[in-house]
Amino acid sequence: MCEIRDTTNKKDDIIRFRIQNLKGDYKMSESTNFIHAIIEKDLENKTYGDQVCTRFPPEPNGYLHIGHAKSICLNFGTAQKYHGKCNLRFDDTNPVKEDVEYVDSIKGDVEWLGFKWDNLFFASDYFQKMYECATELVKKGKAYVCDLTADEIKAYRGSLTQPGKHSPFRDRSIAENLELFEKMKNGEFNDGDKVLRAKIDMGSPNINMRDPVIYRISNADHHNTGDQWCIYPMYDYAHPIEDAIEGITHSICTLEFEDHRPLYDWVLAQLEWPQPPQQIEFARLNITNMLMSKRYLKALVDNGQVSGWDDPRMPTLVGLRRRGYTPGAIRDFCDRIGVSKSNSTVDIAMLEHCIREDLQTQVESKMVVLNPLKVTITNYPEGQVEEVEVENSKEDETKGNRMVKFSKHLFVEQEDFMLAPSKGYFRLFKGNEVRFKGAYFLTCQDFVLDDGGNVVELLCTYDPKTKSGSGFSERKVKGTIHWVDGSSAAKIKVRAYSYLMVENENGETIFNEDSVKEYQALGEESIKGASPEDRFQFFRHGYYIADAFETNASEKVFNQIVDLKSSWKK
RNA sequence: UGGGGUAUAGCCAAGCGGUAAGGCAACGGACUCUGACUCCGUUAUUCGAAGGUUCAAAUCCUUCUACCCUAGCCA
Repeated sequence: MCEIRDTTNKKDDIIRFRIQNLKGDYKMSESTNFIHAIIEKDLENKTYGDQVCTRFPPEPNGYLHIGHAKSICLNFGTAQKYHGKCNLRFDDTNPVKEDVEYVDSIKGDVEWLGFKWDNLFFASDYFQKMYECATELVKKGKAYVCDLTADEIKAYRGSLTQPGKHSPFRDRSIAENLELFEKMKNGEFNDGDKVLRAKIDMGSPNINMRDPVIYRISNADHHNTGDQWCIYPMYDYAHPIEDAIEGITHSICTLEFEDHRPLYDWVLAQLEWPQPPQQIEFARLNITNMLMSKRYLKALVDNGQVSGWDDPRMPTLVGLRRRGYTPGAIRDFCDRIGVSKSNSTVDIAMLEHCIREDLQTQVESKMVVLNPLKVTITNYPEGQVEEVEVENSKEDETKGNRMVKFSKHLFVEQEDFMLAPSKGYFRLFKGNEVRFKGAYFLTCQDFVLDDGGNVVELLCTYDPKTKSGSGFSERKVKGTIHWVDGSSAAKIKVRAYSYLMVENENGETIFNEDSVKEYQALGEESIKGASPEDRFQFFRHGYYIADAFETNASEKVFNQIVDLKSSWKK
């Protein structure tokens, strides 16, 4: 029988990032769906006793993306909801595509999302059992060795509208099939010479039932079993057996496998498996401005259009992680989008809402000026520096306050000044008064232009009576803006992102050639203490994370996680 | 042209014969030392279409339409 190994999460699994689960322990949502309805009926009818067992079965041939997160949340979440079990199983039946690099990253991603598997299995653990089952099928006259080439099999299969034809090898004797299959296993043939096929119905309207190939020869090195095998089971044959061995009750997969379900059921029926698991299909995740195809993502990486699988713009879990998304936000997103059988495309605004909501109460805020514009306070003493008190979080008073340096020479955002203010603009313009966050009211008295007519400096006056916290209430200003002190400011690098994929005028989703904007920004002094993966709200801008790899003691690089919403339209 | 699926608001999505939940987005307004947050309000006389059954239909029946999946020795 199969050997079962490594049944617990290992502490020393490769974890490239410090795990920061801002939302704390996972709480299963109250939400329900059609799969839960099926399970509840099964529980009621005691179809599988009172057991619920699911699994997340990725093939270790690439990095996980947010579409996989939907499946992970569904499978693990469902098991939690019904006090059942959920396995992580690597569906590694095709050695030429798979690699340990991917099994390590997948384990890391599942853990990062906050789930713990009850068992960790490999489909390859069951190769011996699968071989025995195949032999049993042969003995029952339900499988045969076929010598047709791949092209011939294709031709014999018929088409969508034409039935298939019987293979000339279909009526080989059981004894001959047994002998041939064993020779296949023993490496007596070359790749492609022979296959084992299920004997079902070449006239079936369902093409999957037209004597599907269930074993092929592949003299390839397998990441788990090495050269132990040279025949490998096909998905349609292997998957039901994997599920059945593990005692899976509900085998949840995506819609494109609906047509394979009769074959899934057929395999277990021939093997007379008691209480066979049932396959249930749901619609895979699509999100606007995101492309989840593994092939396409790989092309982006290979072409150098992104920096790697963990580029902050990528929909991969490692990418989202580097971008600053929290596991809690992703889980919340998966809960909110629901589970159904209709193909749909979720608005990316939903995802953005989830990360804003998660970060809002968790993160401290800092003042950062992306495009600095010099401000001189003409009536403030040269050389004087005072410290003003600013709250770390408007949402959470327990986060306390910090002191921020204020002096005659400051910087504000270029966007916060207009030469000719448009209607409704209430930031800086000549003659207007605004509050500098945490400090004073300042009035813009004049501005300085360079030779090109660009505004290079603002000359302002401040009103000492208006200091924050003084209780001053004689007059109000509409605008409050952020600023940094000129002499103590930290030079930091900030990257803001727009969508990697955008829709063109024909409604096609295309690669956005210009999705990164880099700023040489100025941050308040305290940001010099930021560590890799620290998240902040940049006041009036959005949420940012110190890049995991590029931030160190001397250099600070921030990635924009998501901007703040704004109802200001110029 | 076979077979298998799916259609409820701009986007997700409940609903399972008793008179259209919720979220996101949008739009008003209140509040605001973040044009954020929060709060309050608005947004489907109608459920892909047309018939039928019923006192009553998004839900049942019939026909039709659109879209998705499917002819790997991939998963």
